[in-house]
Amino acid sequence: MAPRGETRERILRTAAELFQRQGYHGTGVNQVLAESGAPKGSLYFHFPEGKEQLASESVALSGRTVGAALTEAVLAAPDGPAGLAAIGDHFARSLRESGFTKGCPIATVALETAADNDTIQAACGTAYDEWLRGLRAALRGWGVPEDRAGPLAALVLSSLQGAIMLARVQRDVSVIHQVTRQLADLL
Amino acid sequence: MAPRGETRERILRTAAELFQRQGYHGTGVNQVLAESGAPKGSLYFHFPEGKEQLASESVALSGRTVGAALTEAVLAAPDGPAGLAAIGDHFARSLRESGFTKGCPIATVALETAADNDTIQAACGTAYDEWLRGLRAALRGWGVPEDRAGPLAALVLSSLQGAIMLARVQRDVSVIHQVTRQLADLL
DNA sequence: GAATTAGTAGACCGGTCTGTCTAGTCTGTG
DNA sequence: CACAGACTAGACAGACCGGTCTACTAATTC
Repeated sequence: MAPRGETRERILRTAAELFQRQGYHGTGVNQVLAESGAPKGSLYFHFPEGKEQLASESVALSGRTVGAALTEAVLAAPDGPAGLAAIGDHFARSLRESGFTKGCPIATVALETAADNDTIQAACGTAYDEWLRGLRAALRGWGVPEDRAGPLAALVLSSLQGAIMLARVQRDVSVIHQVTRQLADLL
Repeated sequence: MAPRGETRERILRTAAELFQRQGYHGTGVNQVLAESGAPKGSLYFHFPEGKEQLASESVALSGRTVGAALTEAVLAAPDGPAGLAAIGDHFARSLRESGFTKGCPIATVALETAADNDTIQAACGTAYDEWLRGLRAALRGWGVPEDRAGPLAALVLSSLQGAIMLARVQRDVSVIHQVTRQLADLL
């Protein structure tokens, strides 16, 4: 038997990746189980509320993971333009390396469930709020005035999200760099 | 019996709306049939390739519909900032009036099918390309230099797409206006 | 070492999925 | 009127869906 708590994590990580690639309705719990190697009983033991809980926690996990990676990239950057470029590079690399199957880990699920599932939607909202807070802090650190940091963070997050989606559809990351370069000019 | 050709259109329009709200995998053909009042035989007569064809044509239809609405809004605007505001208003109104269930009619399907369905993905790519062309033309009309119009159109489309998604998740359209206002400042 | 708890294992269930098939009905044409 | 093609109509099929259930095994506690 696998060590305590390991199965839960394996299920969750597998689910997060599948939801990122295929979305909520495109991913079946049976597929999550097959790829993680866990039996069905374990899933409903660790996630008694089923697929909905699995998706909510996957979104939260992805949000934290990406948030941490972005924070790291931002802290390592000497100035704003470099920081924006680093963020863009992060997503561009993820897209390229996955054959354009791994874009934003939250967007697909967020759009699919926005109309009919408050629980998952709330998890998506929380994740985006955290990213926004991180971005605001980074912008202030780069010398953006207090009252401009909020709207600018929203613009940066919006355009990045849109660019990641367009890049995925066009199978070409150049739109991401195009966008981050223009955002850098704004700083 | 319904007049010739009417059933096909009714199915298509119903499908387009359901795909917009619920995405590809979240929408069943049975639901499309129930809401359009058509029998199953008619669907597979008019769309012999089934759900995939239905989605491709729905995306194309939505692309043309929204594209036309945007062109109209743009042509009616006296200058760039007003045009951007009009575009933002269009999506913001659609979101508000539908209780935040109708965002971009293409984005959800595009993200869901990007990884595993080339046909639908190509239809999404075509629709976005048309929007981009329209935006480029509008920007040039507003006095943006030739070499800046391309990247700027990409930035406008990206940030709009992202803003529509964020607005849907947060159930608040203000991010859309925040974004269009900052884009207007760029012109 | 017995009892208890935590977790694994997968057969099974009702329902829903997309898609097929046959039968029937309408409409335009000679 | 007869006929042909266009279209409607929905029963049906097989696969798969999320979720439940019982049986089991490993680890912990007394």
